[in-house]
Amino acid sequence: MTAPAAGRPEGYDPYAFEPFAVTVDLAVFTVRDERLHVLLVERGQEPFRGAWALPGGFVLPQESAEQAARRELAEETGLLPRTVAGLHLEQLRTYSDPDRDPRMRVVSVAYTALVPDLPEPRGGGDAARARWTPYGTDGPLAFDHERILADAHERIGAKLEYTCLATAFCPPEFTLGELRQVYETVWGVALDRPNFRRKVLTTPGFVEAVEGPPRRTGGRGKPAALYRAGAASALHPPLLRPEGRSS
Amino acid sequence: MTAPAAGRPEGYDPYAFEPFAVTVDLAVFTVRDERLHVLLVERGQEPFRGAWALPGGFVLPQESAEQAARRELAEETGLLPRTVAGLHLEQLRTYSDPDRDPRMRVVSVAYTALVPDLPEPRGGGDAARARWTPYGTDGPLAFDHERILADAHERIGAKLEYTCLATAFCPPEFTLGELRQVYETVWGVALDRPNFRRKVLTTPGFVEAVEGPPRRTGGRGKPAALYRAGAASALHPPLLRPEGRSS
DNA sequence: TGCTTTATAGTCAGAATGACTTTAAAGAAC
DNA sequence: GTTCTTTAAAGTCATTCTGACTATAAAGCA
Repeated sequence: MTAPAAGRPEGYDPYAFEPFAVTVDLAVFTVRDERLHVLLVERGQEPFRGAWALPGGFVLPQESAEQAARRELAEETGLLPRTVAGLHLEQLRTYSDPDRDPRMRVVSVAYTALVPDLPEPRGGGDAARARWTPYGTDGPLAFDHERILADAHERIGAKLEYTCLATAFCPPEFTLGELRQVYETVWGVALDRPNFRRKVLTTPGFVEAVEGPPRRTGGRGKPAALYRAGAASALHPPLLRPEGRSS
Repeated sequence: MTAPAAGRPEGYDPYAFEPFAVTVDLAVFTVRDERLHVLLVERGQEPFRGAWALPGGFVLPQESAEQAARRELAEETGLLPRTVAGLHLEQLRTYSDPDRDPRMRVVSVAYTALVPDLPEPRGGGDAARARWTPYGTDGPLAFDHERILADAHERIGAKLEYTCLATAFCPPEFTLGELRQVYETVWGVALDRPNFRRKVLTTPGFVEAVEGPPRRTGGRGKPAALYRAGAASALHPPLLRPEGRSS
């Protein structure tokens, strides 16, 4: 309105304005031991030294936010970049409150990643430690990461309804029981097994049966047939969670 | 990884890195003359001087991206800030390709706004001109705005399915025919009138009838009853568009 | 040899949807 | 003024989808 930056500045002098820092933050979810877990790192520096936070870091001058997110994810989890390249990574939203970082203006692009159960992370990079934490048991997180995490949880819960995203939580071959576990864990509800099975199998392209009917001895109970993720990405009609309302 | 900014930098010196500029871009939609229109501005400066672009501008040091988006929207449309405060504004996603602006590193947070049919904008601020353009007839836009606009269109199309968002396109009181027009215009399909009516009226909280049955003489045809937007924000079950697939 | 657990195959009623038909009430064409 | 066209609004009917259940099969465990 009145400040010089209200329009695109004449000369585009990169140093004419107080600079913004741009970071990425990652809400990485997995299903482990029938509970939803989030990847958290312990901060090694002030502010919030010793507090837990979402993994993340600065976007470098020559990379996009998504490239930065994948790089950080590889660093924090110790996964091979090749593996990280195949993971489901989705931009959540951007957090830009002027006071969200006490030191300077930091705008953060948040991403959500869904991964199958992975080995324990090796606190890489600048993070003191990294670990999988059951969702909900995380104490207060640094910065506005509590809010980001809540937004991410809401988003994946909603996306399970109308996309085939749930398979991203599963290993390459999985049983319908494992797939159902994903829904039950993220939504926090119990689903009727026969109905879930019917819905998944009658949705074209959601899953495809693995050929020579091998069976998995998960633990107790009758062995189950194995499936792979299908070619579809959307669910029509959607698989709505019980109780109606989203979020 | 190797660059100094891979982790949070020690001193947080705001000038230690090549600065990023942070902007907002707005995809503002309205339904006018049974067609979907987008608010575009003509660029008054290089690059892309004379080309059409989405309205937008820099985020000021003391405002959030959403505040910047509302400020820019008020400037470009000539609407009162009080009016703009009530409009539906939704963050779309952030575009951060390193080369999206030829001059410097610009990260842009895109927003989508849905407005009722508004008066012609008065090319305010730094934009040479501003106008409503039928969606699809916009020539090539500046920067990556073509892509942003396509993403925005896909997003609102999807949100019409499972939210009550369509009422944001309508004036405070509207007929079911006008509401159906919104769906048909955004989706580009014809909907069965009786079925649409049944769906809307049986969804609790989608719309509420205006009391003393006034009627609108839109043009030809039987006058229709008026409705207001209801209290609900989500649609359960959703109103799926014909043909299944999203986007 | 039973429990308990999980997979898998069905059944059945109610809800939701898609395709239509019909009547009513306006403006436009003649 | 009569007829045609357009839109609103009410209602029908068959199909599909879903939620709630029952039943059987195949494993591990006590």
